[in-house]
Amino acid sequence: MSAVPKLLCENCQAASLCLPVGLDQAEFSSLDQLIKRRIQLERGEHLIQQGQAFNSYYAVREGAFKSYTVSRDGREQIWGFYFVGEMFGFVGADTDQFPYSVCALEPSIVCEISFSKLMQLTAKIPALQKQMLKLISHRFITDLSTPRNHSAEKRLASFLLSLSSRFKKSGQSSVDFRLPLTRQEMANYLGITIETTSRLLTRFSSQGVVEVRGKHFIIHDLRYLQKLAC
Amino acid sequence: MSAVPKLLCENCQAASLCLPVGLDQAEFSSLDQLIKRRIQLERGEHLIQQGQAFNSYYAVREGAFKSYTVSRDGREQIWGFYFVGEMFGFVGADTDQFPYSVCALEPSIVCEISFSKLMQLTAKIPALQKQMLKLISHRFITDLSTPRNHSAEKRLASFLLSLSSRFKKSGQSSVDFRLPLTRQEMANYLGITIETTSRLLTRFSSQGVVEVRGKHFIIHDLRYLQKLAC
DNA sequence: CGGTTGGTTGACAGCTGTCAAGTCCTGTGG
DNA sequence: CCACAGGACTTGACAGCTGTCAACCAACCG
Repeated sequence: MSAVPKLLCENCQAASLCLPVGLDQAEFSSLDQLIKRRIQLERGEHLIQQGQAFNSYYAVREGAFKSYTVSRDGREQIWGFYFVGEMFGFVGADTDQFPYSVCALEPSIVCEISFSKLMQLTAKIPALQKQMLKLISHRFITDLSTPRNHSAEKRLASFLLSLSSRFKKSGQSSVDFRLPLTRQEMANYLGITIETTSRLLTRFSSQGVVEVRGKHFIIHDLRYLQKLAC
Repeated sequence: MSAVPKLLCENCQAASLCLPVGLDQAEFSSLDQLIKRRIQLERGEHLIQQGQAFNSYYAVREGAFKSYTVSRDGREQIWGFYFVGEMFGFVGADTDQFPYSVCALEPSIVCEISFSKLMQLTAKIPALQKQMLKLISHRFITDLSTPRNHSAEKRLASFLLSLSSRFKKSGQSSVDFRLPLTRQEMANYLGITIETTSRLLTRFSSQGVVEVRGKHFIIHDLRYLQKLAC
C-alpha cells in the first residue's frame, strides 16, 4: 500500500465513468483537490478494515477490489466487486465507519477522495452533486439487481451478464475478459458453493455458451445467458 | 391517491428518522418547502410506475410500501419494503427514471420531496446533505445485508431480525408487530417459494421461536433467530 | 520433488421447488 | 345472519437441484 502522487484526473481513462462527468473544464480541474492520495495495492492487500473510520470514498483507477464482512462463525460474506471506473465506500456515511473490509483482487490503484472536501465541492457545483448521486444510485442498482431469487444457473448467468456490461462500460471487451476472482469468491458472492459454480461453468462450457479457461472468460452466446437470466 | 395538505414535518412522528436529523430549528422549518405534497394511498395503489420520470424522493409517513420490477416473463421481483420513517426513490437518480414500480401495502401516506429543491437546500445546509447521504447509505445496507447466501431458514431468520430492528427504530415493538405482507411477498423478496416460507413459519411457530397468526408476528426467541442468521 | 492452493468431478443426502389437495379467512350478496 | 366465492395459506408427496464430503487433478513455488 504505497502512494502514487503523479496521476491526475485529466489523464484518467476512467474519467468518463467517474465524478468528472458533466463538469466543465474549470470544474474538472478542481477535482484533483479532492484526491487525498492515489494508492497502489498488491493482490490481497487491504485498503479498508471493517469498522475503520469513514473519511473517504474510493474510485478504482486500475485493477479490482472486493468488499466483504466476516460473520461471527468466521465465514466471509462478499458484498460486491469494484472494477475500473467504479466507486465504493458510500456506505460508510451511515455510521461514520466502514461496515465492510475492502481488499485488492489484483495489483490495483485507487483514488482516495476526501469526503468532507467532496461535500464542500458538491455544494458549489450542482453537476458534481448530481453525478455523485448518480454514481451512488447506479451502484445501488448494480448490487441489488443480482437476483437473490432463482436457481444457481440463473444467478450465474445474471452475474456474467452484469460483468459483461460493466467491462463494456470501462472500454474493455464485453465478451472476452479476465475475471480476477477465485471460484470461491464468485460462489460466495452468488450465494452458492464452489462445486456448484464449477459444475455450472463446466456445463456452460460444454454447451458452448461460455468458454472458460481459468480466470479467462469468453462469452459466445450472450442471448442464451440473457434468456437464462430472464 | 389523494393529496393531504395540512401535515407538517414538525408534527411528524418519524422526523427523528428522516431528513430533519441534525438540523437546527430554522433549518427544520425550511424542510416543508421541499415537500411537493403529501399523498394518501389505499392498499395496492401505485405511487410509482417503472420507467416514470424521476423528480422526487419519497418518505413514508404512515403505512408501508414495496418496490418491484416485472421481468419479461411476467414475474414480479421485489426490491425492498419501506416502512414508517424510511425513504425510497434514490435509485431514480441513475437514469432519471425510476427503475421499479412502488405500491402501497396498506393505507399509507408519503411525503413527496422535490429532488431539485432538495439539491438546492443540501448545498446550503451541510447537515442536511450529510443526513441525506446517511439515509441513502443506511438504505443500501438494509437492502444488501439480506443474505443472498445461506439456506431459506437463515434468510427468513435474518429477514425477521431486520424487520424487528426497523420497527424498533420507528417506535413500534421489536418483537410484536403486524407485517402487512402476503406470504407471496415475503417469499418473493427472500428468493424462496411460498410453500417453503409457510413451512418455515410453521416450524418456527411449533418450536416456539416466533408466534405467527396470519400477518401478526410475535418473536419469542430473538437470540435463536440471531444464532440462525449468524 | 513435495507441499499448498485452486479447481474439477463423483456420490449421495437433504433441502427446496413443483404440483396438488385441502383448509382458513375475508368480503360479498342474499 | 348465513351461504358462498375467491384468495391466502397450509400441508403432503415427490422429484431434482444443490450442499456436503471426498478424491483427484493442475499449477505454482520453495
